[in-house]
Amino acid sequence: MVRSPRSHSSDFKKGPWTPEEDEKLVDYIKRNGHENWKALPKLAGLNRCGKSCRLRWTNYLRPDIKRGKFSEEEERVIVNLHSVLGNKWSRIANHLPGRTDNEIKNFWNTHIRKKLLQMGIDPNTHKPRTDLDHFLNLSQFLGAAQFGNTADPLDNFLQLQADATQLANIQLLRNLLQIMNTNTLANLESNSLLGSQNPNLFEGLGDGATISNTKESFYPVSQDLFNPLATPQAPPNDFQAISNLWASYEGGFGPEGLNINNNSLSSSYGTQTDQNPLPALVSASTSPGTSIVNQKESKGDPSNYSTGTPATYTVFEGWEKLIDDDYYSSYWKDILE
DNA sequence: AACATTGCCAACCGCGGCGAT
DNA sequence: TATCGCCGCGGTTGGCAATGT
Repeated sequence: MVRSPRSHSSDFKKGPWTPEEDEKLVDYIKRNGHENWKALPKLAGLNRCGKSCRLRWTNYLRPDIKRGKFSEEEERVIVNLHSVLGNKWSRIANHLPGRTDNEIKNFWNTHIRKKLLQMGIDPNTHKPRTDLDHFLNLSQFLGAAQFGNTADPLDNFLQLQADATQLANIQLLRNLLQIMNTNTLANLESNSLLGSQNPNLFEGLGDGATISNTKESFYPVSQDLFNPLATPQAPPNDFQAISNLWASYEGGFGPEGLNINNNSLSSSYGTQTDQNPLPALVSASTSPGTSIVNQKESKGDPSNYSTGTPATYTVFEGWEKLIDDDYYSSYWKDILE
């Protein structure tokens, strides 16, 4: 449909609203309502287009708007709803009385999105990020290592070692993320959170909503998500909640959790999976332990996840240890030496 | 103190849905 | 059925404030 531009051709005032304009708009709507936004500004004595008036009213002047910081509960609801609905801000706003879609959208883009990214969760898919490549400009990385940029050979050596360590850790992260991605989905499906056993899972929406990408969601979904008054099943702090969710998924890695021993960590990074483009930096022979087997082969067979080594810990503990400088620096030092 | 950078959010823009004609 | 025009939505931008250098 071809439509002539409206806002461009007009000489309506744009930009921030003045208190006087606000007052005129509020007064008019209080007295007459807002049945016709196009006609409203003229009747209200405003030199604004109807669209501008509508936005000002719905996003700022409406009496039922709740101002101020988002509560942790609201934040949690937003995260969960977004994992199901995506960027449907108006739909999300419907479940947060007093909040506008614009406000929620801004809050998402300025706060939640960043937090999720910092946690290694893709804010679009709500799954652990696997695009770690963007953290790492490999050509830059390897180029610097190959040619060196300092005069001191020892500096070059140390730099190379540091680079190799970082690459190794990224490699490990990638493997962990791949495992978590597949097993998280498998767990969701096996628990009928997404399966056909509960086809009315999203009844709470009540508006015939199309639920898209539910199988891409990283969080468990329940009807409570759509009832802001429901007793939260997760702690009020969303990060704590997400942490707990991660922990809750440990069961998905097998009845006893996914066990990874220290040696398997090095082995997994030394023996390449077919999806991993990074070169093996250290020979697998340096890691006598059993690797984290390819999940495609071992899915559904928990025995494949473990080598039975006494010193075992879950993938999440492994993650924590990876992040812990003291731990991984000494660990990788051993390997690289 | 001055300037630069970053964060935040209100407002705008353009598109699609949908009812009216 | 085709077209028009209003409305709502999601993405983007501009400007102010806060923070850093």
